[in-house]
Amino acid sequence: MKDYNANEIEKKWQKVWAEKETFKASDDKTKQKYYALIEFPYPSGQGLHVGHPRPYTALDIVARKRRMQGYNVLFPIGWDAFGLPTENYAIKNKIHPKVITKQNIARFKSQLQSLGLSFDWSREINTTDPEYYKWTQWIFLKLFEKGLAYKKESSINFCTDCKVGLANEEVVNGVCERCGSEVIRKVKNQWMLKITDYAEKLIKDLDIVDYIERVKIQQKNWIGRSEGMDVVFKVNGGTKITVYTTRPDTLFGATYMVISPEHPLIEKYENKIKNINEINEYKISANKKSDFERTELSKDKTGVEIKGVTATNPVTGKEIPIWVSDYVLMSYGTGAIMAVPGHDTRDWEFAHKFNLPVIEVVAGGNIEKEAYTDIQNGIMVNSAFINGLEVADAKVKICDWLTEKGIGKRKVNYKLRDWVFSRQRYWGEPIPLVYCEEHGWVAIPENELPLLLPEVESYEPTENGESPLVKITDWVNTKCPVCGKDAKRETDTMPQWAGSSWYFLRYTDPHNNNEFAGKENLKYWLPIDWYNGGMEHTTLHLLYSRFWHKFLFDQGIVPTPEPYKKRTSHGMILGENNEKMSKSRGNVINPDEIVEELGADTLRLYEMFIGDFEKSVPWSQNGVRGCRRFLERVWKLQRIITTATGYSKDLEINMNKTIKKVSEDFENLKFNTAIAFLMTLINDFTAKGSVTKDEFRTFLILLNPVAPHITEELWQLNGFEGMLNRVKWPVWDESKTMDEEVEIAIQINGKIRDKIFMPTGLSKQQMEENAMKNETVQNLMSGKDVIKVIGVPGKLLNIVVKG
RNA sequence: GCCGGAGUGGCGGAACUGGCAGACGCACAGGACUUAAAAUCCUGCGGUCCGAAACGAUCGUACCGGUUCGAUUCCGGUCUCCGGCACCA
Repeated sequence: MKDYNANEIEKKWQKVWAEKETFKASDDKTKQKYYALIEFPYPSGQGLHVGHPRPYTALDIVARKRRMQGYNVLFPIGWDAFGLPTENYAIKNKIHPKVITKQNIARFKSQLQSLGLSFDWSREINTTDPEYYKWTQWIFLKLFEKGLAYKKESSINFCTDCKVGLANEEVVNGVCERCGSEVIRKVKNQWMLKITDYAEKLIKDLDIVDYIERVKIQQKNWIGRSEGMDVVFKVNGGTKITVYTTRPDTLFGATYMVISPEHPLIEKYENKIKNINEINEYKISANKKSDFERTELSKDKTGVEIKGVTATNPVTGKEIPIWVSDYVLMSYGTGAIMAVPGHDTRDWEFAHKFNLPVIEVVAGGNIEKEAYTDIQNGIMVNSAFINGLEVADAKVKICDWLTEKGIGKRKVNYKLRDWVFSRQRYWGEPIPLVYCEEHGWVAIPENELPLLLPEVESYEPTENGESPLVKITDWVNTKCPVCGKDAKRETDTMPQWAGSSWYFLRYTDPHNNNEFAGKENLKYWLPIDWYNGGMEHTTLHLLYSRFWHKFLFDQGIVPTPEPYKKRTSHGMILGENNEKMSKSRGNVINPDEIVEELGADTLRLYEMFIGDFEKSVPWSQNGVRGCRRFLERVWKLQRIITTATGYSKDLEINMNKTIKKVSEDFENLKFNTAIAFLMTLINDFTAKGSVTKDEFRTFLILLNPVAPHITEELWQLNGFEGMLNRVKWPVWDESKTMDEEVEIAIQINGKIRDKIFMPTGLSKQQMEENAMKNETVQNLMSGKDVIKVIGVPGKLLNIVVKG
C-alpha cells in the first residue's frame, strides 16, 4: 500500500473534474434542480483567508450530496470586485484598479480551485465586467423609470485634507483614518433608492421564507415598523410642528418639545429666536458628529433651549418650551419629538439634566427614580378624559379623539431609511443618467448600455470631493437623449451593493447578451434553495437584494417574490489567540500553507469539524493535525478490507445509525457531529480489525462530500465502479437504527442511583417492574413510601419516595 | 446606547422536545514498539473528599434567584464577550 500523498491525489482529481466538467450545471429543465449559493467573495489583495472556506465547504457538502441524490445542482461562483480597498490601493500605487482586480481574481481563483470546491466555473461572473454591469445599470434604469431613484440632499463624511468622502469605517474618533485630519459632515446631493416603498413587503414576506430566526428578527428590527401618530403642535409664531409618537396616550405628560438641529423651524424663525447665535453654534458642533454618536444613550445629553419661540401642548393648552438637541435625528420621524420625561428614558435624562418639569401620566412606577415605560401595566392619571384607562385603551381613545379634532393622524413609521446609492468614487458602475437643463435627469437609451467606466489618469477625487470622472470633460459633456441639446453625465458611481444585489440571477444565464437572464432559466432555477452567508450581511446586502428582487418581481421580470428560500449563517474563524485575524495582530493563517502541508481534504474536514458552524471559533493548528490523522486512518482502512459483502452483524446498527446521522446533520449545519460519528465508526472498524467491502463503500460515500479527493482515490484504488461523486447516496433502515438494549438511569428523588440495561421499547410500567427487582433500588427504598414514579421510555425512571 | 447572538473540563465542542452533563477531537500523563527520537498503537484524563482498589460520596454547564419529581435547556435579574448600527464587504 502506498502512503497517503494528499497533494498528488488532490491535483489529480481536480484535473479530472475540470476536464470532465463534472460539476457543470445543465440547463435541462426536465431534471430536478437544486440551487446552492454562497456569498461571492470580494477579491482583496490579501488573498483567500481561512474564513472563506468555512461557508464554501459547507454548501459544497450540500451540493455534492444533492448531486449524489440525483439533483441537477447549480453551485456557482463569481467576484464582487468593485470597492473601496481596491480603489484606495490604486490611488496609493497609481495602478489601474482593473489591473489590481485582475491579479486578485487570478490569485483567489487558484486558491479556491486548490480546495476542490465543486463550483461550476463555466458560470463565473465578475461585477466589474462591462458585460455584467451593463445589466446592473439596466436594473438601475428600471428603478429610475419607476420613480424609485431620486436625488436628495444628505450629508457624508468628508476629510478636509484628503478631500475625499469617507466611509464611516474610515472615520476613527472623528478624524480621517488615513491622514488623521479633521472629518466634517458635508452636504451632497445624492441618488437615493426608495427601499422604504418596500418596507411593508420586506417584513411581511419574511413569513414565506425559511431563514434562521435571528436573521428574520434582525431584519424586522432594522426595518423597525411602528404604529403611532403624527401630532401637530402649534407654535407661537403661527406655524406648526408635527411630531411622530408611538405613545399618544402620554400626550398630557408632554412638558417640552425637542427638535433636531437641522429642523427647518430654526431657519424659519431666525429673526424671532433670541439666542440664534447660540443655536447656530450648537448646530455646527452637532454637524461634526455621526448619527451613531448622537443617539448613544450613554453619552451625556446636550441641548439648547430656543428663546422666544414656544409651542402649545394641544391637549393641556399649556405653553411648553422648544429645545434643540442632537439626539433627535432629522432622518427618523419628523425630526421633532414631544418629550414626555415621565415615560421615556431619554426624555427623563434630558429633563433632569436641564431641570424641565416631569409629570406622571401613567401610574405604576416611580418617576422620581426613573422613567416608567411599561405599556402592559399602568393606569392613566393626570390625563383628563383618559384617566383611569389602561395604556392600550387610552391609546385608542386619544387617537380617535385627536383624529376627530384634526390634531393628529394615525401613522405607520419605519426606522428603515432610503438607500444612499451614489458614491463620489471611481471604482464603481457609472450611473447611466444625463442631466439636461430642460429635461432634468434623463436615462441614457438602453442600446447605449453598458455605459463604460472611462479611463482616468488618477483615481483621486477632486478638490471638492467629486468623483474623478468629473475631470473627463469629453465624457461628461454629452447630448440630451430627449432633445439633443448639450447635457452632462452623472459622475457619481454606484455603491458596491449594486452588483451584489442581483448576481444570483445572472448565474442562471451568465452568457446571455440579450437579456440579464433568460426567462426560462430564471423560472427553472429560482428561487435559490439554500443561501448561506455571514451574519454581518443581514441588514444590508440581504435586505438590499431582497428589495431589488421584489422590484423585479413587480415588473414581471423575475418569477418569484423572494430570491432565497432558505438562509443560514456561519460564524467567523478567529486567530489562535481568540482575536479577529488581521495582519496587524499577526495571527493570520494562510490556507495555502495548510493545503500545501496537510492537504485540502484536511483543511475542509477541519473547518467543518472545528466547532458549531454558526458560532465563531478560534483556529487551532493542533486541531488541524488531528484531522489529518483521521484521514490517515481512513487511508489505512485499505489494509483491513475483507472480501465479505453486506454489513457485518455487529456493525449493522452502527452503520445505519451513521448513515442517518450524517444524512440529517449535513442538512442542519451540524457538520461537526456528522464527522464525529464518522470518527466513531472508524474507531469501531479499527478496534474490530476488519471492515467489509460494503462497510468501506458506504463509509467512502458518507465522507466524500467533506473530503472529496481522498475518497475518490480510495474508490478507484479499491475497484469500485465509476466516479464516486455520482454514486447514489445511501439510505438507512430505520428499524436498524435502534440498539436492542438500552441503559436506563434509575433515579430516586431525582438522583441517579443505578443504571440498568433493559430491552428497547419498554413501557413505563415494564421499566418500573424491572427496576423494582433491582437490588440497589430495593435497598434504597426499604421503609419508604413511593409517592410517584416518573418514567421516560428509553431514558430513565425517577422514583419519588418519602420517609 | 440600541438591535441580534453567545457563555459547558486545560482547549474546540456534544447533549432529541425539560430526562444519565462532558460524545468526538486537541492538549497532557503513563505504557508498548524503537539503540534513540518522530510516527503509530494501547490506557487514563472536570473538581473535592473517602478508600489499597473496584467503587462510593459530593460539588459542578458565567453569576444570583425562581418554576419542576428532575433545569446546560424554561422564567426574572446581573456580568462578560461577539456581530450589526445604514459610504468596509
